[in-house]
Formats: sequence, structure tokens, C-alpha cells
Amino acid sequence: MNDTKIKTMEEFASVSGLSRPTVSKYFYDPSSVRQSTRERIEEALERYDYRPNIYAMNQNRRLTRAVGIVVPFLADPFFAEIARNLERLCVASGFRPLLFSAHGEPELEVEILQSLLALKPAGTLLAPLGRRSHKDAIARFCDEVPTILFDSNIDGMGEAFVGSNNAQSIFQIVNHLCETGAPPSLFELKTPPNPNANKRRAAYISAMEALGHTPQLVQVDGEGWDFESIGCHEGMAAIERGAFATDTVLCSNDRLAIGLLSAAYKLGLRVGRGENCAMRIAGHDDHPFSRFTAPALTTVSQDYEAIANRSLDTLIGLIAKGDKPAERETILFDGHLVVRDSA
Amino acid sequence: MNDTKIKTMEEFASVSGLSRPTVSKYFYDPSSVRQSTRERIEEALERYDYRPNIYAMNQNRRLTRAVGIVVPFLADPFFAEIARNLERLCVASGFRPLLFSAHGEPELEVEILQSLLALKPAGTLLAPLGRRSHKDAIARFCDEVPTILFDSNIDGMGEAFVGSNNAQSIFQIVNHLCETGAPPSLFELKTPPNPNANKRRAAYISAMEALGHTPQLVQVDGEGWDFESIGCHEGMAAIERGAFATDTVLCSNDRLAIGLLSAAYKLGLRVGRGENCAMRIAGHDDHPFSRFTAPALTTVSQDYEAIANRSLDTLIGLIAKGDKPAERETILFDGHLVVRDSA
DNA sequence: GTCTAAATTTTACGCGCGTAAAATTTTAAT
DNA sequence: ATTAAAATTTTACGCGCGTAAAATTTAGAC
Repeated sequence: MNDTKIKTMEEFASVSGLSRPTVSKYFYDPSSVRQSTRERIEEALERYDYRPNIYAMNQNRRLTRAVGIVVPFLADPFFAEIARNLERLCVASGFRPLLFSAHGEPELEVEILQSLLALKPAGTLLAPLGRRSHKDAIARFCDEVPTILFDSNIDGMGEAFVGSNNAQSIFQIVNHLCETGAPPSLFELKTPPNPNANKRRAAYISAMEALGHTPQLVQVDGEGWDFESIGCHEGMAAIERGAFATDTVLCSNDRLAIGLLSAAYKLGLRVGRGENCAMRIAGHDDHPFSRFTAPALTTVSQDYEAIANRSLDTLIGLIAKGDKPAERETILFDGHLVVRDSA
Repeated sequence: MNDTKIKTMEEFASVSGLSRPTVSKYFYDPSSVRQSTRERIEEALERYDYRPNIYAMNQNRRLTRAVGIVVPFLADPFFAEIARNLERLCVASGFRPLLFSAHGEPELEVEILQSLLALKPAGTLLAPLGRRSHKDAIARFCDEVPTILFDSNIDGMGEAFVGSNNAQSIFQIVNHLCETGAPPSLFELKTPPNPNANKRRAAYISAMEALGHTPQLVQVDGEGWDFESIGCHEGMAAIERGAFATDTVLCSNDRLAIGLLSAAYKLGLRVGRGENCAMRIAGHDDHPFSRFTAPALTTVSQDYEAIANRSLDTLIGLIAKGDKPAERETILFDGHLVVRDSA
């Protein structure tokens, strides 16, 4: 490899013996230039390892190949994992993913969308914060950029929503718990940040009623995304004051369940299905760490891969068509029961 | 707020009754324009909520205020947490953080550095993958952009390294374990991706020798970043074949420990310091989830905050001075023992 | 070999903004 | 009021690249 540094497309075109626009065409679509030209460019590429400046590219392109990915809280392994999947799929489809996390802060979410606008992404996959999101800012963004919402729905925003079928998944786990022991209480936050929690509560109530049981909600205080901590502290308090009607608790998500598991351990309560167990604890999501808790957490998996795949596919379809679809689609994937040792 | 959309600085300058360069000056430093001018701009800002295109800004600025943050694996809550801290600090210091994860893939790491180059960041905070990093690509990047390495050191690269004092922290935990029970074996990967593991092994060996014990290494196979899974499977096998010389195991990091904890539970071995416990397990890092394992994990904390603070401070100092420092600094922070229930 | 149509490349200008140097305005002192 | 110095604004050009329209080359038919 030659050591003279090529910094601009102009320079690169010059050492390739071509004009810059020809080289530009090549980078947008290598098959759009003559075969002999292509070979010359690729030969030069070997020698100089030049790469175009993507931000300058996006500046003036009709259709960029950048895709924004915005998640509410990246320190949550669930979102880290789904983001990783989305990034991988984007690259595989020839797009360039740009990942952002709102870190649980609505203002940062707005900030991110603003700066994303400057990048002129071909489209965006957005998992909004939820209840605390600045709806108008999101609406304005969706106006400018083809956007698919995932994980957390906000009515009417974006071209489509892809998420989990909470009604189905909650019924699965409630049914499992009822069949194998006492009917569960639902352990959740009083004011959950994420709208899925509300869907899950509703689903829990109707599942319990359908199965002939009385729903028991145990709602605790807590703000933010520190679910394990809330689950542990508030869960311990709830256990101690006898807030759970039976020995079985369904947590609104796995992170709360991990916290509750920790509380139960500290209280000397053995968790599991066995004879000598004092409690059964189940979660929802099949969080990456749930299989490594002690005992391993019984939960309902969200179909990460399907959600990631479908979100991106829908977005790519949208980008290809070029115009907004007639109506907003809502795509929900069923979860499936993951029976481990905790319930 | 007026509803006519202002998209460019030209338009915004026009509605403010000023020239674009004046507005440009304002956005770089609001105090650099006359007070009356500033008021006019800020008034117009209220009415139109225009925001400059950051990527176009970075295109031609001498000194941008963008700071790259590159971590090896964002789905690891340790890095997610440190990245979150760094982002927060950047914003507080008036910089704009740009976060990237290599997702454990050396090629992606190179890719990220390449595209970061296009952004012309004022500086970069880089936690490299380690052993599998493409050293030459990183060296080339550090040539162009003021870079601070953190977490994982690669000799001679970047202007400075900020990390943990593994020798000190490992001695702390080894000493604690020896004082309170049997001397520990070290549970680790045969070929760890991260150079810290090597430092920790060396530190373990000399700590054990200093305390008059014979080091016992239990090295297992496993590639990638799926530490809990490796810890669980390989840990179970190791326990079953009696690989651990005593009842006490020090894991090279908390994620391995979480896996080993899970293996012990599955084998029906009670973990902890009590009389009726079969094993003691300790980790290293004070991973965000370690306080919620059952039992809660005894570990040595890395000083996240100090590392984040110092990394950014050093970088900002570097940026302010404008030139490369005479010599590469290595800054190590002591860890401190976090005694919980597992050991 | 000539000519036309198709494919490809080049010319010329634009994207949204930064910045040096020139032009203007303001300030302060007389 | 006058004037020089200081502060501010404007002019003019550049950053790295995209893209329509014009110019050129190539392919195919005769």
C-alpha cells in the first residue's frame, strides 16, 4: 500500500486517472460505471485505501443510506441487544446504522432527533422513551424522516409500529403460573415509564379474569430506569408487609424480577417450583441475563429477532417506495414461554 | 412560534435581519457578537427554533466540539454505564459526544475509526477491543485525532491511558479471600480478549505468592464476549471435574462470576461465607448487576467515575493545548473492595 | 469504415456551513 | 464635532461531496 495519504475524493480520482464525479458514482453503486473503470478504481483502492467522507456524502444526496437507531436506554441489556441486532441487519442490507441512546432523558431524546435530522437519514428506527417523551418533537421528526416505532408505541406516530403482543405473552405466563400453582400477583411500577407496562397490566387483569381468578396488583413507587434496584428495595418491602396474595409473583419485566429475586434471597426465601420453595417469581422479556440468575428466571421471551427483522424490513420497504403508506401498520409478535427454575 | 420552517442558516440570518456569518459566529460563541445582535438572534430563535446542521459545521471548522467515544462492547452493562457517564460529562463540558460500539468485532472497530475520522472530532476516548484490535489502524487513527485510551491499554497508542490499577485491586480481593477463608483459584479464559485479564493473572500470581500460597489457575476455553455463558458452562465442568483446589474462586471479571454463580446454583452448591456454604465466589469490576445476584457478589469495584472524569479531563486538556504532549501518560485508579455475600 | 443510439464521463453548480480579509460601524478620546 | 482605534459585520471563498445537463466515448447496425 502506498503511503501518500489520500484525503479527498478529488485526490483519489486524480491518482486513479478519472474525474471525481465518476468516482462518486462508483461509491454510490460500483456497478454503475464501466467495468474497466471499476477495475481501475478498485485497483487504486488497494493501493491507497481512501474512503469517502460519509457526512459530506449525506449532505447533498437525494437518498442517503444512513439509518438512525434511537433507543431509550442503552445501559439496559435488552436495548443493547436489540440495537446490536438492528445494527447488524442494517449493515447486511447495505445501510449505515447510527445508534443513539436517550439515557432515559426526554430532553436528550429531542436533542438526538434534532441532530439526526441534520444527518438526513433515509429512515429511522425509534424506540421512544414512552410516557415522558416529548410527543410534539417526535411528531415533527416523523414528519421529516420515514420512521418506524418499535418496542414502545405512541399512538399515530411514525409509519408503523413493531412490537410484542403483550396480551398474548402475558396470557401465556399467567396461564402457566395458574396451571402449575397459585395465581400470580402482578408486581409493577405505579407510574411506569414505558407504555408496554400498561398493556401488560390490562393483559394480566383480563387473563386472570378469564381464568377465574381475582387480579392482584402490587404497584410500587419508583422513577427512572433503575429497575433492579427498585425491584429489590420495593420488592423486599412488599414481601415484608405481605403485599403478595399468594406465593407467586409475576413481574412486569425481567429487570424488576431480577431485583425481586435478589430481595427474596436476602430474606432467606427459596424461590422456585420445588416443595421446599417459599416463592415463585416470573418475569417478562427474556432479558439477556435472565438465564443466569439463581434460580434461572421463568419468563416470556420477546421475539427480539423478529422485531428487529420486521422493523428494518418495513423501514426499507418504506424507503424503497418513497412515499408515506396509506395507513399506519401495527405489527405485533407473539412471545413464547420460557420455563426455567424460578416459577 | 412561527410555523414557516427555517432549514438553513442563510434563511435564519435573513429573518433575523443579519448576515449568515454573523449568525455563524453567534452559534460558535454567543458572546462573540454585539449584545444587541445577540438579542436579535435569540429573539428570532424563539420564534423559529432553527438549529444549525452539526455535520456541516464540523466539515470546515478548525476545532469542532465533537468527541468520539468508542467502546468494545456496548451490550456489556459495564461499558454501557461508563459510556453513559462519559456522554454526560462531555455534554456538561460543552462537547458533543458520539458513541460507537465495536460489538466485539475488530473489523467494526476499524470501520468506526474510519467514519469517526470523517467527523473530525476534537478528540476521541477509545476503549479498544484489546488483543484482537487491528493495531495499525488504531495507530493511524491516533496519528490524526487526539486520543485517550481507557479501560484497555495498548502499548504506546494514544496520548494517554486511563484505567484501573489491577495489581492493587487484585491484591485487595486476594488478600480478603485469604484472610477470611481458603486461598482462591483464579477462574479465567485461556485467551481473554481484554489485556486487563493478563494484568489480573499476573497480579493474582504475585499476590498469592506474597501471601505464601500457591497460585492455582483454572483457564477455560471460550471466545467472544459471552462471559456469563462461558462462566456457566465451563464453570460447571470445572466444578464437576474438581478443577478448583479450594472452595474459593476468584473470577477474572464479574460477568464470569455471574456465570459461575449460576453454575453453582444449578449444581445445588450453596455459595457464600456461611457454615453451610459449599463455595465462595468473587469477581472483579463491580458490574452494575453484581449487587443483585443471589447471593450478592463480592468483588472489587473499578472507579468508573474517576476513570470517566480523568479520561475526559485529560482529553480536554489535550484539545486545549493543541499539541501532542511530550510523553504518554498512564493513569491508574485504585479499586476498592466490595464485600457482599458471595465471598 | 460510417453513422446513430446508448452508455459513460465531465462540466458546472449546489449542499449547509466556517473563516480570513475587507468593509463598516461603534466607541472613546480629543 | 472630529478622528483614530477597536469592535463588529460583510464579502468572498473553501470544505468534501452529489447530481443534472452537456460532452464524450462506446457499441451496434449497415
